[in-house]
Amino acid sequence: MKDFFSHINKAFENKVRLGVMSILMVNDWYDFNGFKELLGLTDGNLASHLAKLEKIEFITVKKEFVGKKTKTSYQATKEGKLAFKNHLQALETLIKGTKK
Amino acid sequence: MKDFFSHINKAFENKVRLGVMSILMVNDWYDFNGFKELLGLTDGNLASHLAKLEKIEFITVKKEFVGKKTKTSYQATKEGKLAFKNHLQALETLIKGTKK
DNA sequence: AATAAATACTTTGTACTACAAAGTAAATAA
DNA sequence: TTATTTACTTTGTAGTACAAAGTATTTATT
Repeated sequence: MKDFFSHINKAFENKVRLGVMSILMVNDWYDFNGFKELLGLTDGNLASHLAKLEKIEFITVKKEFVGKKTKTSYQATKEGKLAFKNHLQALETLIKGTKK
Repeated sequence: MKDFFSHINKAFENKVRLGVMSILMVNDWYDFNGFKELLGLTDGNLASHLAKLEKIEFITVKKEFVGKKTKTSYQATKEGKLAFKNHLQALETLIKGTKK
């Protein structure tokens, strides 16, 4: 693939990951159940997408007890935020700069 | 999937189709070889994505001779343009409207 | 003590997708 | 006649998305 796509990030081609990252751009921490409800996903599907974002270090995880219940929360990393911004920028460029 | 994603269009989750549609938003007609060069794709890959966009009626095809050579050109349909605009609008909303 | 419910997963299986590479057909050029 | 171009189609492989079911741990209910 070419220059044309150099900042279009494969990680953000999927709508679940796009949703997760969007949420984490404006919320410092967001928990598993929060994503699940807001995005309307099954546990497995959500978990697999979160795992992918974690693996490439675009998000980090925190586990804690709130009262007596477990809670797993996620935060975008610096690199994740940067990659997401670049992706959005690339989309804008793509849409605006292709007049022959 | 939820409301949250209602205008995120599966057709535009792929970067090739995103590129093709972006180009067709600002160029009335664009030909096969033009896409191939600009996007840096193999024939088969390009053809398959164009076929997908044609199947869902987001683009239309025109075949002609220019001099002695064949030329196949593509144009976005009204529905294609609308869907693409809605997709972009949805992305914007997604990115801006998720503060808890 | 036994059963049920919640949380945050993992595992499994299926259907679909992206892509390169090779093959095809029809026309033109050397 | 052989090579080249155009615009594909076919084939095969590796990867992806997703639901559903299963798991471990803890807490709540009977």
